[in-house]
Amino acid sequence: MSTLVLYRCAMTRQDEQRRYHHGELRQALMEAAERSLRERGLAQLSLRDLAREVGVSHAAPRRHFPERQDLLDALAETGFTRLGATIRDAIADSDEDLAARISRASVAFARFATENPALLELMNAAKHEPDTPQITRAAEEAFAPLVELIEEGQAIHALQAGPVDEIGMILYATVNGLAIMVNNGLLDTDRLDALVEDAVAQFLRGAAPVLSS
Amino acid sequence: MSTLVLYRCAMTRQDEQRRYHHGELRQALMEAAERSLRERGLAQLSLRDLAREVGVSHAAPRRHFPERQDLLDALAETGFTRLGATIRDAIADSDEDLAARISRASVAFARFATENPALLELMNAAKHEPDTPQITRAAEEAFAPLVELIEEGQAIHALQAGPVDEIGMILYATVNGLAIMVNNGLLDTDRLDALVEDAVAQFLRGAAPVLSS
DNA sequence: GCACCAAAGTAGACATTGACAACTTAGGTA
DNA sequence: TACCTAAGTTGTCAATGTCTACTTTGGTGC
Repeated sequence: MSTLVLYRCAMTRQDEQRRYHHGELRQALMEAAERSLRERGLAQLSLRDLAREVGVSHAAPRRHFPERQDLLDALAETGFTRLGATIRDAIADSDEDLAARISRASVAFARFATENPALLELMNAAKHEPDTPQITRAAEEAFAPLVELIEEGQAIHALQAGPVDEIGMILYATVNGLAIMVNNGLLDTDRLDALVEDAVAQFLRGAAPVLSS
Repeated sequence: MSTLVLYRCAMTRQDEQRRYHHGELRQALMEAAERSLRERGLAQLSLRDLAREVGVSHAAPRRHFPERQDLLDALAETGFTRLGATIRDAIADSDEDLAARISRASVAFARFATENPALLELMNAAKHEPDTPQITRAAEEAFAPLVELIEEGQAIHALQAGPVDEIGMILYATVNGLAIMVNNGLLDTDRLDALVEDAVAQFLRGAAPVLSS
C-alpha cells in the first residue's frame, strides 16, 4: 500500500491521467463518496458521478463495489471506525474525572454525527438485506470507548453494577437520538452541546448506585 | 371526502377500472407507498411502481407529488401523526401510576418504530432541503404525549423542574435511538422491550428531584 | 341547460442511472 | 518469456424521475 503511494508520488500528472490502472481506485472512490455525501446527501450519490470525478470509466467501480449498496456499506463501516477514533481521541490523555470524560466523549460523538448527517444516516440505516457482520463489529468497536468508561464507573462504584453493554447502549442511543434530532431539524444545533451534557448528567444520576440507607 | 368514499363504494369494479379520474389518487398512492416501504424498503420505492399498482399512468403521481421527495415528506408526516396516535392510545384510559404510563408510552413508541423500520428511517432522515415545517410540527405533536407526562411528573414533584421540551427530547431521543439499533441489527428485537423499560426507569431516576438533606 | 375552465389524468420523450457482458491492459509470477 | 488474473474500458439495456403537450371530467357561472 505505502509502496503504491510512493510510486504514485513519483509519477507526473500526465502519467497519472494516462495510466490504465488507477491503483487506488477503491480508496479514491470512498473519499469521493464521502465528499459527495457531505456536500449533496445520500440521494444524489451516484456511482457514475464518482467514476467521472475520479477519472475512470463508469463501470470501473463495479470491480470494487459490485452493487451500489456495497459502497454504502463500506462507507458505513469506515464511518463507524472514524467515529470510534473520534470518541477515543476526545478522552485520550485526559485526567478529568469520569463524569467529565463521559460527557466529553458524548459531545464528541454528537458533533461527529451532526457534522456528517448523511453518513450518520447510512450508519443508522435499517437493513433488509442479510446482515453484514463487519458493519456490526465496526459499530460495536465504535462505542467500545463508552462501554469502557462505564466499566470504569462500575469499578469505582460510581455506576450501578449491571450489564455494561446494555447501559452503554442506552447512552449511545440517547446521544445518537439527539444528534438525529439536530440533523432532522427538530433540535437547534446551538442547543446540542448543552442538551447532550444535560442528558449525560441525567444518565449518570439515573445509573448511579442506589444508596442503601 | 366521505361522499367520495360512498360514491366509490357504489361503483362496480368495471367503473373503477375505466374511470379517467381516480378520485383518491393521493391517498391511494400513500397507502401503496407505505406498503411498499414496509415490504421492500426505501431504496425499492418507485413512483412508477406505485402508479402501476394503483392503476394510473406513470405521470399521474406528479399532480400530487411533483417530486419523489414530496411523497417521502408526506409519508414522514403521516408517520409522525400515526406515531403520536399510537403513543396516545397506549396510555389512554390508564389509571396506572406515572412511571408505568411513561414506560407504556415508550414501549409503544419503540414497537411502532421497529415494526416500520423504513418509515422510521424517513422520519429520521436528515434534510438538506429547505425545512418543511409541517413535518416538524407533526413530529412535535408526536412526542407531545411524552411532554405531557413529564409535565404531570413535574406537577407532582416526581420529576425535576426544568424545560419540559428538553427533558422530553432526551426521552424521545433515547427510545428512538434504541429502536434504531434494533432496525440496525445492533440490538436484538427480543431485548428491546426490556431495554426500553430499563432506560425509562433510569431516565426517571435521573430526572427525579434532588433530595434536599 | 349549456359553455367553459381548471383540476386531474394520459402519452410520449429524454437524460441519468445501476447493472451486465465482452473485450483490453498490465503487473507479477512460474 | 509467456501467461494468467486483477483491474479498467466500451457498449448495451431496462428502469426511473422529470418534463411537455394533450385529453378528460366534474363543477360553476350565466
